[in-house]
Amino acid sequence: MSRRKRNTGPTIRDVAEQAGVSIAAVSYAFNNPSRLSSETRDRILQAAEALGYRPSAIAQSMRSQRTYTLGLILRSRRRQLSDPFFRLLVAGLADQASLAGYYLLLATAIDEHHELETYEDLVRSNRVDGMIVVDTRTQDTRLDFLRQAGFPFVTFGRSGSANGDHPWVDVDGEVGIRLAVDHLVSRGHRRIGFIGLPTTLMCERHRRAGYEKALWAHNLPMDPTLIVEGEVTEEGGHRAMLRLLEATPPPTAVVACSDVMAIGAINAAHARGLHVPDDVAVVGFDDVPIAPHLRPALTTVHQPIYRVGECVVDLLVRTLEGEPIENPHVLLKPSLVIRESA
Amino acid sequence: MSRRKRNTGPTIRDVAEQAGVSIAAVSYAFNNPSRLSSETRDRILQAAEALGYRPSAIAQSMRSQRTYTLGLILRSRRRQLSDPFFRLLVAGLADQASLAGYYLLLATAIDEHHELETYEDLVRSNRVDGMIVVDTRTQDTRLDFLRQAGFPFVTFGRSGSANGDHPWVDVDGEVGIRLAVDHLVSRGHRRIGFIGLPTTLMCERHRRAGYEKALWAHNLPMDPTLIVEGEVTEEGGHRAMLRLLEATPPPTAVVACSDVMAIGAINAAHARGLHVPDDVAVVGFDDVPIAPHLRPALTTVHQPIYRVGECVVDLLVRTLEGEPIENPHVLLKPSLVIRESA
DNA sequence: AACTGCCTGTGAAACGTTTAACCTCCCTCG
DNA sequence: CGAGGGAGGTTAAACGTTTCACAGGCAGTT
Repeated sequence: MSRRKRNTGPTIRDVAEQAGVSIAAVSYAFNNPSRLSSETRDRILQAAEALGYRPSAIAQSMRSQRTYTLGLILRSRRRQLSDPFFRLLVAGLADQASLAGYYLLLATAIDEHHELETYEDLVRSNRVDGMIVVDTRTQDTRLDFLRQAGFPFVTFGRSGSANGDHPWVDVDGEVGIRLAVDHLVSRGHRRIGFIGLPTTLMCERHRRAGYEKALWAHNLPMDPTLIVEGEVTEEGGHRAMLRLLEATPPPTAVVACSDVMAIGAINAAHARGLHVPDDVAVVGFDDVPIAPHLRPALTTVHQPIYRVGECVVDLLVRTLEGEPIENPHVLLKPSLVIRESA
Repeated sequence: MSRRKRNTGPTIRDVAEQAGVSIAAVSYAFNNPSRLSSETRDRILQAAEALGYRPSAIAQSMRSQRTYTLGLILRSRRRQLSDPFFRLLVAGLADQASLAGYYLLLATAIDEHHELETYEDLVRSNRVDGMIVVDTRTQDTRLDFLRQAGFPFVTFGRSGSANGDHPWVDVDGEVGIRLAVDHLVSRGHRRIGFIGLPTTLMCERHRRAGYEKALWAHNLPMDPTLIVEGEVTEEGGHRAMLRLLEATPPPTAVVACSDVMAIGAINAAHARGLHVPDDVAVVGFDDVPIAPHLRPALTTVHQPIYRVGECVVDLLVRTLEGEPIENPHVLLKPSLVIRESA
């Protein structure tokens, strides 16, 4: 437990000494070069180079009260979104952050009971300049906290409560499901099942609305036995599909709100001796990287997830830099990718 | 571009004032409670609570020269490891870090040409206490840099160069492939193909060795036309399989060094009208979460990837805390999960 | 009564930057 | 020739902690 100090590298003082100038001069050499004569500046930069000096980000943060770091909190273990999704989202976030000169700080909430505590820690300890919140919920205490603390944040997903609107990025789930249902109807399907996400998630609300409106638009009856929800896992999709197949008559097509659930649904159909798509068609949602390589290749609603990551960071960074934001609400359009499963 | 300061919360000074004590007393109240009388301590803690005070991590880092942050650098966009893998690794890393009171700082190298630069930035700017390096390579300049800079780091994967050994965690790829080949041989296969990873990766070296030793142990001939390598993608596996099937006679079984490649290989076999596993058996490597739900369900070598994350962080944190490390080299055992594809 | 030591509190330095304010030349211009 | 001003440098304060050194009071011990 000795918690020894890091053997720190050269400081601004070392460079100053080496170059025979004051530390202020060194600082200017980096941040305001024109302030110095070219000879002094070169001498300083040369000394810095020789010593391998780089300003301490900590000290800079201390002075400027800015960390150039964005916070992202995950729920431990439990999948936040479907797995392959996550990689792409993080890639989008991190790439855009890098581009803007920011870093990403990752934390996990030990258990979901302590989730809010983790947010408080990160925010109050001044470790990050802004927060990224993914996977918004209908009653979202995280958002309430951040709002009340006056802390900058951007969400992936719209917020449930209307009060105090914040910047967000979302993919239009209503349109996405609508595309799926339209396609199925155009192929002659009249009984279309719906495998939804947990109702605590905001995106479920929009997708469900998309489903209902689509049925209505096509003059199809709404049958409650054709609507089930489940966990966002293969098993969840599997169970949901089994329940749907018990309906009388069973659906000839099913829309699942996530690709992993769609995979489970397809497996469940197979287990019942049904062929996909001939006996029952299945459409997924997400377009995870593996989707084209499944058998049958998954017909699914594509989410531009990398782009979402980029937009979220872009919005957050602009907020932090005090730039005016023309449009704080970005609603990206999904698209239907037709493959074999429907 | 106004880069305004954050409106910071209450500082230690505010609390001191509120409680009518010196700032030193406030600090003691948190870090060395027995140093104070219980009345004063309670008064201070109460004041702190009332103000919503939390010590600034930045200021603490400034003083202690410790950030309690671990760095992780990804290659932009390009998959670092196969996708579903990544989520589990990050979960292991982040969870264990959380448990030890550390955070994870994520950065991406804009392009791989600037990869080393990103390492230098992170390390020299004092932003992190230690680095996590995944996916070690045979000639690894990242490791050379960290070693030479005297910066603490732990790798996932062994190092190529013998000089200066560092703590690492790895999964025994040699044993893993050995398990796969043993299983195939026990099912009567005599011509077994090998789909390898890019040779720049250290893990490829071990897996290849496992393949060769296994053949030798079973008195099977080594046929160079049965060994191909490819990119770690479905397409890479697809192409590799097509090449293998051109061998005369073609292999009756194939070991792929990653699950996504195995999926590609299976699809390629299907495209050639071959049935898996009857015409050609396929074994993967990784045991990604989706593996059991594929058709055919993937027989594969399981890597305890979450555990790897935990171990890496554990090792790194102990190094940073100056604890003696009994065994700095952790070699985890993989296991074969037999499903349908072989 | 004086010394010792503990208990509880305060003062101040230090961590490494940035930047406002200031100081000194030296040049220019009325 | 003196005032004004820019160019090029330095000094010092400030950011928010932690912790060492010190001080006063009080109790117990010679």
